[in-house]
Amino acid sequence: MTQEPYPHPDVSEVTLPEVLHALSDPVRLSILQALVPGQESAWSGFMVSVAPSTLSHHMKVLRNAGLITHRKEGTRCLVSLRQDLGERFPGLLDTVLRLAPVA
Amino acid sequence: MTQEPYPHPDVSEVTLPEVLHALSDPVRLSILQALVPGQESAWSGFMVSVAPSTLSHHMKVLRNAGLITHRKEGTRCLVSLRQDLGERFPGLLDTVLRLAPVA
DNA sequence: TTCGATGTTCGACGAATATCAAACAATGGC
DNA sequence: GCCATTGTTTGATATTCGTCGAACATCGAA
Repeated sequence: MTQEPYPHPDVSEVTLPEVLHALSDPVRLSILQALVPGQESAWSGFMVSVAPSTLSHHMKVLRNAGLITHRKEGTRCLVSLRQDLGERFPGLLDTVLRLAPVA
Repeated sequence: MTQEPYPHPDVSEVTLPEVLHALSDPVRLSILQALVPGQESAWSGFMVSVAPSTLSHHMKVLRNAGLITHRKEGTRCLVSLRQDLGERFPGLLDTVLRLAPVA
């Protein structure tokens, strides 16, 4: 089997509490802040001091909340902000990221 | 002792993850939706099917997140949306309430 | 003063969460 | 083919969370 893609929910299946919960963790918020809209990023730039397994866990949460696209290329992963979540919850992610602490 | 007021944090002490966590529960979201900005409400109108103790718990969470003002008048409580949280996190509550399901 | 109405506090309980280390899997380079 | 790199999965653990019922506190009314 080559890389089977990660399961990404349809944005219509995602609920608001689910998204807000995904956004309510400092580590996940840091990850999202490190993502440049419309651009894929590798994990290297996240600067988050958690174990790899923990990071992997947070990625799954963000993915299931419809916040990110998660793709595997070779041995590393490429992550990007999902644009279509803005169709479901217009302005939500923009507002949160705008207010997120710079730290 | 007459009614000692509930502790309300200063908005400067409230963190974004804390607010988002408070917003990520369906019951709390329902409560906030039932609140009319600039107007005090009693618990009667919340239409939330949880035990009184649970409701009280959610109120404390909302209060500690700086989302509501909680005042006791006689035997019942009056709750209202805190306006000054919008100074700390402009547009956040408005965006979330705009996107909250009508149910 | 006694009682009813309205919240709060206090365990308690099950479920979910965040975290880690260790084992596992897949890929690309040697 | 072998191995290092990079994530994922799997326990394990400690914590937090949402919920309830029961006991308690406070106030207003009878």
